Amino acid sequence: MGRGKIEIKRIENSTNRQVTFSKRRTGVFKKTREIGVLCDAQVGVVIFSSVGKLYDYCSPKTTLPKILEKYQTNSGKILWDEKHKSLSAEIDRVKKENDNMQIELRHLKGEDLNSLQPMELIAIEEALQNGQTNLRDKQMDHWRMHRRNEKMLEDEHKLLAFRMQQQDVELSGGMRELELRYDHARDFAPQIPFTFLVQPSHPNLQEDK
Amino acid sequence: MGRGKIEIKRIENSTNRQVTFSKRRTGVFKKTREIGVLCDAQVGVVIFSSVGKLYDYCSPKTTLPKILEKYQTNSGKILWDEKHKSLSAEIDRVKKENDNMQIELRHLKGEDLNSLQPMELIAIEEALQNGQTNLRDKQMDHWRMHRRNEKMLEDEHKLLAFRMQQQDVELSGGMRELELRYDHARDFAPQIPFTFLVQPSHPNLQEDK
DNA sequence: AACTATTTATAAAC
DNA sequence: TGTTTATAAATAGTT
Repeated sequence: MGRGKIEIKRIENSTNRQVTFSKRRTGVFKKTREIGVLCDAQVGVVIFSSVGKLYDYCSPKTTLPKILEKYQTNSGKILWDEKHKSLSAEIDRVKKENDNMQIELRHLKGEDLNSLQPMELIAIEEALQNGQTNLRDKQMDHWRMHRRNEKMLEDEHKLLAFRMQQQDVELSGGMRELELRYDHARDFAPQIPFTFLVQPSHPNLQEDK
Repeated sequence: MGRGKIEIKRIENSTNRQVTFSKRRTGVFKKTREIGVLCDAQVGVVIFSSVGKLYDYCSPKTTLPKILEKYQTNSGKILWDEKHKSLSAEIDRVKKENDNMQIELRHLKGEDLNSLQPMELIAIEEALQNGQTNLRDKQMDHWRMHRRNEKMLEDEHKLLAFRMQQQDVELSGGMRELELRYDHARDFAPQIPFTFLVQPSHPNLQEDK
């Protein structure tokens, strides 16, 4: 279709090839658009020129990714790239790890033990025993710390009580003096500013943070 | 191009549409093949008919996956974005599950307990206790079964011993008789076929299988 | 699926 | 690249 018939083989003249590519590319896209419209089909075309330039066409109302997704499910061919494979492998790996831990957890909780041999049961028993030992140590630590805090609070309480008593004594002494003054010079009663600053002296001994 | 000109819009007559699809599909693939050969281009085409049937074409010397890989890097469009996202999400989900189990396992083994509150320690203690109870039950089952097997083997052993003794007695009785016969009629010693079939009478009582 | 009148695509030339 | 034009190719309607 043209001034002369041509053989379908690579056009050696580079300029000619480029021109033909341009014209035929337009033609191909026109045809694909037409078959899409006329026949209600979904079409996706990807063309790379001989110099590696990309041209693509896709039916309206859809996208190349959608078409290719559909292609994949429909053809069963695996289009996905290496990244997909590695992601899938990763999932499998982690899931397997998951399963193993699941089983171990169940065993430690005393579930699904029926299929195990006595030796395996003993191993689990040892693990439990070990866990309990470690746990008890930790609880002991907690308890000791708790006791220490209690002791410190108690000491502090005693100290505070002692100080209060002392101040009481001083205050009542002062009051007595005041009464005397009052008796002797009723009009010269002085202002005595007295402030108690009661604060925990070790505020970070509380358990929580 | 045909007996009459047609408007490029959806062909309503279903049969007609199907026929046109078939003809034009051939045409499109022919055109793509030609541009590929003439212009040394790489072409990939995917067509879905209105009833969802898949047709595809790809230049020789390559594959659709390769073309699409190239398309992806060249266009910057991520064809598999959705798939990637869902796979990545799946990985995250499973890994999180993994981490949680990892932590639970460590706790049950008495590790990484420092950050825990006393209440949490108590929960773990209970879990361990529970596991141990279940485990001990199971071990008790094993032990009981073992005892029972032992008992049975013992009984069997006794029975066998008893039978052996009995046979011994019979045998020696026979021998004595034989000796007597031999004394009285030395030339008529009879052949006494005697076979001991010693087999476990309960072969499936062994513990392993 | 084959035929064919006609439209359409395009090779060559500019 | 774009236009022109002669001609090959594609195909709509028909059988």
